[in-house]
Amino acid sequence: MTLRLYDTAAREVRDFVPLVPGKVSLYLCGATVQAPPHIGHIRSGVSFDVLVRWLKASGYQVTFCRNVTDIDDKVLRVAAAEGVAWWQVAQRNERAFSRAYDALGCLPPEVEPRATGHVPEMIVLMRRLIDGGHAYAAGGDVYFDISSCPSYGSLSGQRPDHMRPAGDSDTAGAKRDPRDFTLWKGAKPGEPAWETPWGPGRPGWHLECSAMATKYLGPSFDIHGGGLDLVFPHHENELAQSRAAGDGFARYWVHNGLVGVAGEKMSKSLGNSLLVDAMITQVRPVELRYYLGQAHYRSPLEYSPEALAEAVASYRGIEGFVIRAAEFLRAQGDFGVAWEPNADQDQDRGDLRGTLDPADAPVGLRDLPAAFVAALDDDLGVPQALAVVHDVLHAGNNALAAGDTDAVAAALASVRAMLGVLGLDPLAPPWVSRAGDDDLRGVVEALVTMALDERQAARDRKDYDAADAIRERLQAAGVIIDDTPNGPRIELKR
RNA sequence: GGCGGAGUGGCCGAGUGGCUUAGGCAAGGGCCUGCAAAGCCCUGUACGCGGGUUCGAUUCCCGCCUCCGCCUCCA
Repeated sequence: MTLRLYDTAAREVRDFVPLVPGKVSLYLCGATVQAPPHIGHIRSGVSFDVLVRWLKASGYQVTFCRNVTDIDDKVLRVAAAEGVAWWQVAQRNERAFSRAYDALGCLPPEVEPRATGHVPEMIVLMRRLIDGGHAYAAGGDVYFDISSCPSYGSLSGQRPDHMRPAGDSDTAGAKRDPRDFTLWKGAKPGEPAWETPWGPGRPGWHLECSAMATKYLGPSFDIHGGGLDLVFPHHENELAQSRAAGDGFARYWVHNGLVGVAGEKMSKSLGNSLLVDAMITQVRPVELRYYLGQAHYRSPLEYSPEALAEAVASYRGIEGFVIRAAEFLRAQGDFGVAWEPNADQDQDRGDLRGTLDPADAPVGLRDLPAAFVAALDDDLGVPQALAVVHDVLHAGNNALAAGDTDAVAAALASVRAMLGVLGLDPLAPPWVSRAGDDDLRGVVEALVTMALDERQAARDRKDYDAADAIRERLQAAGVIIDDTPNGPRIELKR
């Protein structure tokens, strides 16, 4: 069984064979920190987080590099409009992206390089390109000569003779061909600048990614990812410049589908963004992650409040089983179902660990249903994988009803292992709350317990009006009572 | 104008030349419950339009319509 991935360059699903057996190098175009992240950005983060988790569960050692483009035209424009330094804008938005990635449970990358920290590498790359006759300096800028690259357009399927001339009016005069793209932008008065042999300036968007990807992953690496909107020109240009410089560059190109709203692509320039910060005040972060992750990563996703609500309902069903099963097993006293994660868990695989395994081993393929493995191996078929989750969950609910401890334990372990791969296990970090995060918890628990006792007394004397009044008051306060054969259990509504 | 993607039951969302025609959400009926909730059981026969190929197409081919993305900053 091998992982197969859709490769944009090949336009088909291909067997994934890493450059170095057992290892995977992955570069993802991350944030351009000109604004805070919206759900389209974070869908990309979640999509590739699932890929990373799946690669790790499959036994690969993954080197994941996700860059930050911390300078570009828009950052400068925003800074000018606000009357603050460019780096204030960049840092503020970079922090917002970090918060969003963390909130949605995306594992941190091995390295997260910033463009402005890699100017020396870019100068070296430009030197190679100029020496090789693929680039030229003109008017303070440095351009890539697309006529020097016969394969230009192969990634996106664009043919240069069909392309509209680039409309960058302020540089059009200096270019030999209007379709040549900018490697380096000469500084204009008042703009931040770094020194180069061709004069002071700042990085072009495409150059920085090539420089950083090859610095951390090598001249040839396995997977380059990003949103579908980056295929042209950004990835096309990266590929052209790196190949022209003699690097093998990415061997697989993986692109996630975009999130649309009301029939339009969510775009920074349109200003119709659904910001992550705002979204997670309406639904829990894990629910937002489920919504963004439940569709296939290459499908277009049309945002609507109704679709989000459906995803929330669906996830709550899954979560409900996990919690009830864990409570059941804990009451049986047979298994040490972990409610609180180990604080010092290994970061890479901490949330993939099955808690029912005494050895606390990381989840591997052998712990997962074959159908689940097959689904994810087939170009990350998360929708089919979720169908498997529901199958096992269904069996688990039946086991729960029958009081079959072994079957409940098996189903719970299986469901949690699968959810872990998807970053959705409710009992794993970051979704489970850390111990001691709420000093009031003990007080609240005592009060709720008293209320429950009072309700039970009312029920015992068949005073259902009084019992229901207590239930309603608790419910209004967000405490949901669920009468089970083993007595009432409570659940906190968010 | 060029390149690429998509149109599936009330909704979200897989998939396939016929055979057991995912899964979820919502809905209706039932079981359970003091009543609920949750869970369980049952029900619903869909593939944009028009041709063609075929014994048979939602699935293949041709044409058309609609929508989306890229060709300019964009995950």
